[in-house]
Amino acid sequence: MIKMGKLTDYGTLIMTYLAREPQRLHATQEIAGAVGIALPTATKLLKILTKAGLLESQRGIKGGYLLARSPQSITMADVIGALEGPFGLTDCGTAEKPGSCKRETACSVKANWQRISQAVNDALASVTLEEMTISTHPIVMMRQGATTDSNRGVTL
Amino acid sequence: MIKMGKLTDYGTLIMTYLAREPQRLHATQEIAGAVGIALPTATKLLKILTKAGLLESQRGIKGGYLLARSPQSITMADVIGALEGPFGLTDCGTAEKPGSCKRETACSVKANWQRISQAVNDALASVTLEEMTISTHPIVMMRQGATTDSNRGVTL
DNA sequence: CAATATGGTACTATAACAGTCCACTTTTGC
DNA sequence: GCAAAAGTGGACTGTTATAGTACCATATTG
Repeated sequence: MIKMGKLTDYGTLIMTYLAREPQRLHATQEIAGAVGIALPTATKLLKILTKAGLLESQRGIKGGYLLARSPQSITMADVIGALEGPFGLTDCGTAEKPGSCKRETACSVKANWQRISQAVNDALASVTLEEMTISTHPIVMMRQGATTDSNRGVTL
Repeated sequence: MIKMGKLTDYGTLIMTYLAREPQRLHATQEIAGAVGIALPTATKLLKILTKAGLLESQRGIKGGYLLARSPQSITMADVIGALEGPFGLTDCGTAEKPGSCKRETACSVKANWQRISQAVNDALASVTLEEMTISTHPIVMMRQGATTDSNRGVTL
């Protein structure tokens, strides 16, 4: 339902890879090879992540990248936010559109949208990079049979 | 960060509008006017929602649309799923790409992605259409193994 | 100063999306 | 029956965003 760009996925792989050796400097070429993406693409992503403050870089020969903070303190919300920009489930949540929101009906919906967005954000913020490196980590997201009969099996 | 199309937002407005009078038949023209979108666009959305089984339609003059189920039993996951298609946070979650997932590194990440996606889905599935019509309803998000009533979760 | 690495910017082809339109079918009412 | 009104299905198009790439500038090491 909600779509996310490939670059964001790649970025996640990069961040996870770096999280396994947080102290060492990793060159772009090494990262690209390890993650399995083209070098220009890795270059682009590393620039973005650095600019967002998630990575620190060292220039010159022997340069490279490493995490700016500890893997425990970086969440998926940070990574996704850096790569996808500010969360806007729709224009309604971010900016005021005069035409579409002319009723109080729409406004009550808008308020609820913001709550939902917050919920999604919280879900993403609750997973750290460190947890992403562990395959069997203790974050238990149970399939609660939540709320309705109509839980059509979403392949998230 | 995560983006959602305008049509999904419009669709939400439509569903919410219909949820206010679940028994009455609503013509496309009426809906388009009430929500504030163009008639062809409303037509398109209503077709999609009907095909997804969320709405029922009556043809002929005096025809229109109404909710196929009660507002309590329709969740935002249903609506968004109908309009945006199956959730794929990335290709990794839906299909196997031979090139990108050649390491077990990537695979552990993949498993975590699915958990995150599940969390997002649960967040969306926990909000019903009925709640969307109410402006000051305390939506309580459940996370971390909570079942339907034991919500020690994030209160939105 | 030369080699190597990051930094910044701009560009292009592709794909997805929003929005619209047309021909067809179904129902109501005269 | 026939005409009007309303949903059904499909296709089409302009616009926008994305992915991916290339180029040049800057910094660091030896």
